[in-house]
Amino acid sequence: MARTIEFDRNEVLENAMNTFWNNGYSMTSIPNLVDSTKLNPGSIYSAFKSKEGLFLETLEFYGLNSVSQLKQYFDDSSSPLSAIEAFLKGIVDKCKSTDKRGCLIVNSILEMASHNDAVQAKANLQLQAVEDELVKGLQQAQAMGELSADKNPADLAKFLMVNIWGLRVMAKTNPDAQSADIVLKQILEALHH
Amino acid sequence: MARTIEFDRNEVLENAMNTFWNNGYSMTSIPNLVDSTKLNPGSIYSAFKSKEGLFLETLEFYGLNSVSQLKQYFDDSSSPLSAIEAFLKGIVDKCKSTDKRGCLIVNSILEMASHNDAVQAKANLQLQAVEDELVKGLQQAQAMGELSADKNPADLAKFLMVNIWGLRVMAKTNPDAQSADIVLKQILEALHH
DNA sequence: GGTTATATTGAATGCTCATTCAAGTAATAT
DNA sequence: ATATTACTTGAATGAGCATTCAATATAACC
Repeated sequence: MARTIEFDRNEVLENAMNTFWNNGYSMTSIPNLVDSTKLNPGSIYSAFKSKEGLFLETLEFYGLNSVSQLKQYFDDSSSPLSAIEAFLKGIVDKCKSTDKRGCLIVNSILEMASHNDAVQAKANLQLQAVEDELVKGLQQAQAMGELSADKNPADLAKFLMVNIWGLRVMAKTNPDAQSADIVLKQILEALHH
Repeated sequence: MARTIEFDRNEVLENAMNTFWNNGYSMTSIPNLVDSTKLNPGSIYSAFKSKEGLFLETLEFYGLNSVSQLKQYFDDSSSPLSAIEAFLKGIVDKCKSTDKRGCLIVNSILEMASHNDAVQAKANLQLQAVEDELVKGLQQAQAMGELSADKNPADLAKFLMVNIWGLRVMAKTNPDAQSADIVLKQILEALHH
């Protein structure tokens, strides 16, 4: 009855995500996206409605990926607390690498959230999903006696989120190779104390 | 011999700073700056060379202000550690307020640093100046016995910087009124433990 | 008060952008 | 095969941008 869509939506989202992640929203042009997605302007607009529409779907794609990576840490680790530690170590390793892109969600919040309610809402949702996973993990750790009983998992998760955001900023500042490790050590102390 | 400049450079910088701070660099247009500085395009270009030139001077203006505010905390407080605590509390209070602008330097690093070496360099310099002040304060606190002798002031300052950056991100996420306090409590515990 | 050097003005320039749309194309259902 | 429906194409559109510049104004010095 009708012609079928030729492109793979996830592949397009991944390419668009990398472009937005490298350049930020404002500094990504439609011609940039045409290059990276191999879609013509018309196709982008018919599939995603607008540059903002594509961006919002990109943010969701990124957020779902992030949460499933975190869940993977819980599945792959011997205990909830060691999963969280491995997750933090992964972020620190990115800090030390040549990848200076930080976190797409954090970058987007700082760039756009105060001017774009849809971005604000979507980004907050994705951050909350990560925080919720951390709370669950910390609760399990506490139930297992891995985490001190006098800690409040919800409060500690908030503290970890702030430190993760801070590390994402640090990744953008060209830190010494050791700076991120020095900070990680202190975050872990707060976790274990 | 020649006509004199009519505008006050600091006043212009403060107005430009607020505009950039509210909107970000990319989303601030020359017409916006013409509005806020009351300078015509030609005057902006003759005084600051370009939009980027004005922005860089604005960043420096902001950074100098930040450092002198921090120094003021040291002057006004009864001890170095209580000065640092008051400084952190000031950031947390901004988190809870309606001012969702965060920190101009952090915002600018996330928006531009990977594409603009001059901004990267200037921003890193300003952050380093704050970190240096924190190190000095923590060293004094340690000398006075206010800070545990087994702490490393340089390491602790890095940790505080990461937490400050994280709080700046938090300010942009529409946090609960209490979230920032919950985090502050844990930062202070790390400081005192 | 005339001269000179510099500041100010704001319209003009040329560019790039997000978005649209008319024309072309292909897959399915009959 | 053909009709139908929907996807793809990429040039065109119009708006807004950063920057320039020729004209104008003015302060300081002689």
